[in-house]
Amino acid sequence: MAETARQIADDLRARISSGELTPGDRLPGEPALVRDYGVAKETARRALTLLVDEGLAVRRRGSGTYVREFRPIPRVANKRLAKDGWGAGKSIWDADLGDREYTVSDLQVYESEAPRQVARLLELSEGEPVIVRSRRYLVEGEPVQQATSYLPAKQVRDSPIAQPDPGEGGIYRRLADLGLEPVRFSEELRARMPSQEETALLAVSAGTPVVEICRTAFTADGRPIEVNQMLLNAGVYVMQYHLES
Amino acid sequence: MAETARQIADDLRARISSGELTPGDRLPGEPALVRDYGVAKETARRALTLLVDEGLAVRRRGSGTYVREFRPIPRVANKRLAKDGWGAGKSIWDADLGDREYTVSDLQVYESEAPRQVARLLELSEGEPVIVRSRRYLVEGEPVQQATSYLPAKQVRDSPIAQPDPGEGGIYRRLADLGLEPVRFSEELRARMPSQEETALLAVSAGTPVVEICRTAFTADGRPIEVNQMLLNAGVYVMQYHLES
DNA sequence: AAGTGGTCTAGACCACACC
DNA sequence: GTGTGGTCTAGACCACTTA
Repeated sequence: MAETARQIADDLRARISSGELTPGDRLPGEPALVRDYGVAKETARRALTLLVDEGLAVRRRGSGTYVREFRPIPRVANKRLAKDGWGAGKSIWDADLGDREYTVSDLQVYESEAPRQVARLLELSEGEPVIVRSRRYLVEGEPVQQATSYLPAKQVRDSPIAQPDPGEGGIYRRLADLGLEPVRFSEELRARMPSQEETALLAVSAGTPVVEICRTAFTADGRPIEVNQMLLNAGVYVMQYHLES
Repeated sequence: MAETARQIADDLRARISSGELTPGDRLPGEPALVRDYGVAKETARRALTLLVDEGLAVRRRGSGTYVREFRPIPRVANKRLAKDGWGAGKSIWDADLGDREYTVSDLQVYESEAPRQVARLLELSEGEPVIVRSRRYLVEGEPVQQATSYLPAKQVRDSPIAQPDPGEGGIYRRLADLGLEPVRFSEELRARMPSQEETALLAVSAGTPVVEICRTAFTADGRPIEVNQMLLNAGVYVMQYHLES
């Protein structure tokens, strides 16, 4: 009788990976497990919690617990290179935005002091002013990503970059207008579990990590011109990179 | 009285982010929480579980629950480009392998049939033979990564690539010897929670995701020559990419 | 209204760590 | 041995979903 919750979870996991239960299917509920395995409700609950924590199942209050579905959105880091010679877009997870579209929400643009980390990356002194552009991206009404850009205020303050709408082509086009076109990018990625606030911000379901990306953009002469900190709902994204050596 | 477990977790989380409790510190244990908050043991336990699931805390049986530490190892996707013009190795998470070293463990080399996904990426028919190279990487004795490479058997079967020790320079050097040098790479990343087996395989602690990477290597004429599927302990890695546009 | 998940209690027994 | 986490039970009450 030892490890009953784990045993039940193992059973259910086996039924999922065998294909008996497919994504979207309803799992046996807590009362059903209590009946079938003769355990206490809390034990049945713990079994389901294990699957939820693994990201295999999703709970819907009042309705049931379901096998999770995964239909990822591709995030292509370097679109320009992604043309051909890289398997022409072949993917293991058949990632596809399809007809879904990005919507920008909660856009905020303001001037502020550079946080310590950002100041270091931008080669600024601590507390130097930066233009901050923060926004959330939605797909089909669901928040999937939060992004905050930092640019040195002294260089972009008087440009459209400091305005909510930077105009056609976005801030990179405007940087080019200023002779500060970014041509090299450095990205750092880290995956972790979200905090409480982040869970709400990105509507992340239990058992789903987030991916934190910090991207620094450099001009042709190697000077950092923008730092972009992103937070992605990992249940929704596949990141793609194309590299040349 | 509502939401007691979450309340307690919030308190502890606040004490962590305020710096009162720093990485490595011992959190109040279950008995202490029972006493201080006047709750049942299971409730105190649930509070700590919330923090563990967020990756903020680690449990050590018989000892206590501790604030987690994060000292990441950098995984630089394109070392050759990483020289300069990219902030000279500046990093937000001060990732550093330091004097720690990689060890290879559980190396297995064998011929087998290509799994469906791999066959598609390698442009092989389903079931065509591939050379499989599977290994685990350890750092300071701890497993941090699992990697499995697939190469078309018809092209590499008679080379050192099919041997456990492919010799100086590794399999990429040997591919070059065969006129099949990989010059372009495509990587797909996904973060998720590990399965039971993966948790054991990589010694992942609770509340830590894994990162699944699928890398396809292409020769100069754009033909796929290797697929490498990796699984990283996300609590230990920071991924770095350098891109040119 | 019935069914499902969400939270909590008060007790039990076990396994492991540390002194 | 004492303290810590690990698992489980049997009951309670609540909130939400679905029909």
